[in-house]
Amino acid sequence: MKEKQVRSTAAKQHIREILEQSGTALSQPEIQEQSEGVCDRVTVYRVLDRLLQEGEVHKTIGLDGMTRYAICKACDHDHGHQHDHVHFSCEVCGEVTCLDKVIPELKLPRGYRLKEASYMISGVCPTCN
Amino acid sequence: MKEKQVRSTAAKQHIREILEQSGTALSQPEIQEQSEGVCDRVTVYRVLDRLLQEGEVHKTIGLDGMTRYAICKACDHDHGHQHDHVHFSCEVCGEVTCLDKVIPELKLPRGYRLKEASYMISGVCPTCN
DNA sequence: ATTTTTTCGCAACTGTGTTGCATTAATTAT
DNA sequence: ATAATTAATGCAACACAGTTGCGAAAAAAT
Repeated sequence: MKEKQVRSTAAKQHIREILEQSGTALSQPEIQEQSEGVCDRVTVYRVLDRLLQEGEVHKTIGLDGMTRYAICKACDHDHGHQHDHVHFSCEVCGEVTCLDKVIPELKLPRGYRLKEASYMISGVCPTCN
Repeated sequence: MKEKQVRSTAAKQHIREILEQSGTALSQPEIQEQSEGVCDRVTVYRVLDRLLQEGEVHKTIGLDGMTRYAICKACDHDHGHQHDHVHFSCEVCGEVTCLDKVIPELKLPRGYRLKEASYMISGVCPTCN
């Protein structure tokens, strides 16, 4: 059982940089647009998959059904990830932001066993407000 | 300005019945599967759109990015809809259920103006537990 | 420098959701 | 009841996100 080594490639570095600079969660098309032909569409998807596996990034599904990826900031890499934070989708600018600090409280009815939660809030962000 | 009248068709009745009997949120493919060729794929989408417009149904995006529709139960049709309830997606059976009663509390950071919320929880439902 | 292993690009494909348009079915008016 | 009107349907075609196979290219290991 040999572990797959983590390889650093041009595309990967570039995509991580885009995500870091943006600060918001980005979809493949959004990344593609910002990286003007650095690599193929498929490569973007594969790099994002790898970054996800390596725990550098987390994934969220927007209200538009679009998959977006964002750099993990508030994640504890040693003790499992904290991906149950809130994502905010701005109606005006369309940006999806991670609200790391916000942790919603909720009580599930008896019988339901929670495993993962995804909170998607839409509204107007501070910049557009 | 004449209003578009609400028309009752075979496809519409059939699809509403499927949703009522299921009790869970269903996607177009799931509805299609249960209705064995009652109508075209496109018609299902259009009927669901109409039911949504008429406020009989609400829409939710799953963690799989799939759009699902469910009959509105806890909605107050006179004073606007309450669609901000929690949806629970079971890892085992794949069913998406509306938890009408569960209302999560959360405090947004200053500057953010909430308009709509979508809470998607995944885990194991009572039946599969 | 050579081998090994991973990543990349391309083409092709799957599946969800949408649109235009001619036809059909449900209301409404006669 | 019948004709006129208006909305719903089916079909074909399309748009676009996401995936897969495979040979070529690029990293890392030897």
